[in-house]
Amino acid sequence: MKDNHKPIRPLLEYFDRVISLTDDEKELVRTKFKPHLYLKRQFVLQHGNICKTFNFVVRGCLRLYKVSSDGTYHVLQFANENHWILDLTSFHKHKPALFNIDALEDTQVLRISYDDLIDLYIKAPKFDRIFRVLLENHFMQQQERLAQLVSFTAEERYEAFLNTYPDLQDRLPQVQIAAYIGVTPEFLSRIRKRLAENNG
Amino acid sequence: MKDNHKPIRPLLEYFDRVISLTDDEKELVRTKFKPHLYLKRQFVLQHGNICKTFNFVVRGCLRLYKVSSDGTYHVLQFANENHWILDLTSFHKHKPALFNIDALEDTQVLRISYDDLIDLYIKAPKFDRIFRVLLENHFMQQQERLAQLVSFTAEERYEAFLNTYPDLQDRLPQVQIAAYIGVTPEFLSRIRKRLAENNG
DNA sequence: CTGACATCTTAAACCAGATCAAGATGTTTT
DNA sequence: AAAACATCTTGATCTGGTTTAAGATGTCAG
Repeated sequence: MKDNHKPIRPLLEYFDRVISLTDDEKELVRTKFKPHLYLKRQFVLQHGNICKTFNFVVRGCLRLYKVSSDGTYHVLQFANENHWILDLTSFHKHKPALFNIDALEDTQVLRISYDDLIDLYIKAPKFDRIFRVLLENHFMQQQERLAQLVSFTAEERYEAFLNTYPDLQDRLPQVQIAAYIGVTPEFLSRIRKRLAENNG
Repeated sequence: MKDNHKPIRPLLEYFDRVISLTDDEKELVRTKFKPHLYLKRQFVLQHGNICKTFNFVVRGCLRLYKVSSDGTYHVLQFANENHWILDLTSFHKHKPALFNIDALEDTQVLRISYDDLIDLYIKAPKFDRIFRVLLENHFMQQQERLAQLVSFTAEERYEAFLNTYPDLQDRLPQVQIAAYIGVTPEFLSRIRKRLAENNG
């Protein structure tokens, strides 16, 4: 048997860190969030489909990315342990997603459907506040990334990536990191060489 | 007397479009949100200070921007009529702001302080939901912008600006638009020339 | 009316990062 | 263990956009 027994615990701890939950609220979380295992390279969401779940990563790593008209792709966000990932626009407006989400490693997630989330808000309004705080945090991270994208050089963006995702440096192939900082893998290779020379 | 009598109305209408408010809740909004007029070029927030208010633009236009180490600046967001603007990270974490906000025109805003907003959430939990929805919308817009920044050419980003802010094309000098799409004013001049030639 | 300053355009030289191409090393499949 | 494929590096050439500089036009305070 896989080690997906009690994958709910990290999520309860995550919520508890925002506002402590009652036993009833914990039980509600247990019934509403369903565990699911995605294998490496498997899609969580494919561009053009509706994003049906709000996903919490328990173990592994997912990426949210966009494929441009010229075939190049750009990673907007990684989500490893204890992070959330979804196409929020598609999820809330029930519109076809502009983005893809897939697994870079075998990944255990806890996911909640739109209807269950709305029901959760109704049954326990505390989750309105929890998800408000969650969205605030998500927004802040994204605003920082936006600021970095417009004002940093490629080298600075690589260093920012190392700060934001210290765990992922050794877990991801550099083509993924390049797609995140917005350069070609060839150029990232040069950046790394330059940094190694300056620090060695 | 200036026409800032009853500037509260657009805000009440904005909230009402999310969830309809009771008379008590409307009264609460009236007491918590304070009108304020910023003159053109006046700062709403200066980098290094704490962002103390959550701001709703009734009339006029503000911009949120970052000054880089090399002195160049980059506009992350404009806010004209019926839009929100603040440095969310500074506001929520009480940390020095990374961004500046200032007025591109004389601008009438309605603003609420951090303490008043927290009090509003306590007195009327409906605002937890309203601000959750508001943050969702803000987040979606920003995610779209992020996707455009990484995957569009300068020309495409200019066209996206025209779609996002149809009103602002004629209200803003092109140096502001250039700082938003992430090019020099000189290059924007060429883009416009190229577009005019292809459509004329 | 005039000087000072902002706004926009055009051109020439330049640069960060892309593209194309090739080879080296590692990993998976059969 | 070979074949097939992914990953990373390095070099040569090219390009989208910057920089610097200059001039044209507009606008506003005194």
